[in-house]
Amino acid sequence: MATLFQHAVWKALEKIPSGKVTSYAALARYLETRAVRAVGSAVGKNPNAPQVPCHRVVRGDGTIGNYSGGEGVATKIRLLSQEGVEISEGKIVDFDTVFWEFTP
DNA sequence: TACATGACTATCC
DNA sequence: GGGATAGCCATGT
Repeated sequence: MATLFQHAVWKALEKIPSGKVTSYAALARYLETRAVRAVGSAVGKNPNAPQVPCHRVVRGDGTIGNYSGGEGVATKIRLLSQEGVEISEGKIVDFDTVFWEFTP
């Protein structure tokens, strides 16, 4: 059973536009919490994978982080690549440019 | 109820 | 600059 916290995370993910990425820290800040690890757990347990763009969430330093499903991180990289987010050596290229910051 | 774990981040060496 | 350590909150056992 998904908790309210998880629903809040998934709902926030849907706000991320195609071709952009965000970080767990930014997500946590938008949700007004410091539980970045809990956010990561919630995203990983997201039951609406195609509906929720969980692949658009990366680590704060621009690295991919982790992913569950398909071929794992490889799938995440491929999906981002298809949306116009270039990846190199497991890291986001021009991270500052493609980074999406949540806006109230 | 209490303990251990995790799709993380910040700090220290 | 890179690797290791500590801190963090929510979840699951």
